[in-house]
Amino acid sequence: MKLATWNVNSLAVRLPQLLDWLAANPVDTLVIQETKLTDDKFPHAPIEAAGYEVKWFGQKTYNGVALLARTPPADIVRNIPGFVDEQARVIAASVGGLRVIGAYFPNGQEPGSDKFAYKMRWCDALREWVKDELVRHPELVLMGDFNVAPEDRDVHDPVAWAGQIHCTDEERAQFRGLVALGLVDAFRLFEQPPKSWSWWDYRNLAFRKNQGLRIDHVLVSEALRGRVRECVIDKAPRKNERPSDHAPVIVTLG
DNA sequence: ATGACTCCCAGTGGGAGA
Repeated sequence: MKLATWNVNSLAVRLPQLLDWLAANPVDTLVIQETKLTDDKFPHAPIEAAGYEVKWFGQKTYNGVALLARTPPADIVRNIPGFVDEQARVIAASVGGLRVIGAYFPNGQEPGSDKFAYKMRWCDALREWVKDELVRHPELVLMGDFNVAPEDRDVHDPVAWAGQIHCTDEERAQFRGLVALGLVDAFRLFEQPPKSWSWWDYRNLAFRKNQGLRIDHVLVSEALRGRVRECVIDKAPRKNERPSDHAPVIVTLG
């Protein structure tokens, strides 16, 4: 069984690439972020025609998430229960015996800003909710665009990025707080190529120079640790014409 | 170098992303 996450940076622009990618990578479940579409504009028909059931939760211009699954997703949750939020950032469902949570963490913009404070509140609320979800659903996968580079080895230039957004102590502590609930960074269960990133800036030829960050993650619950066979970042779509700035991350469970 | 690119909504510029 394969699950994946991909920040598509506008589904309106990236839909053809998404369909191509699914044809080449027929994963069982995919969560996407930054659809940037209101719900009435979500292109469910071509996704369904590709063999997926899809649940979506969007808004105008920013954010927006969706969950695609080959088997019917059940018990859908949109955003963090009990956390009042104008922004569409979370979609969760039970698929194939797993609880799957797709999340688009706030960017945070700059340490000390209002947006950074929102990121911290949002992460606190997510953690409290995931803690409860793990009680109800021990076999759980939390994946998405975390907007956090957990360690210096997840940053192409740790000196330049020190203390910058995605790399602050506070954000890394939030990541560790999620892990402390009983989650495992699936990517780090395996030996990986050095300089593995999931995002490259559009500017400055960053992809060609492989200057990026690993900020898209798949966390699996401890109950699933023994089933994880592989976790890879698929750089191929980043080589497309008009690519998303993020690459998909794929996890294989036995 | 407080940049660089891309997307969006707007409307011939500016915010946001990361």
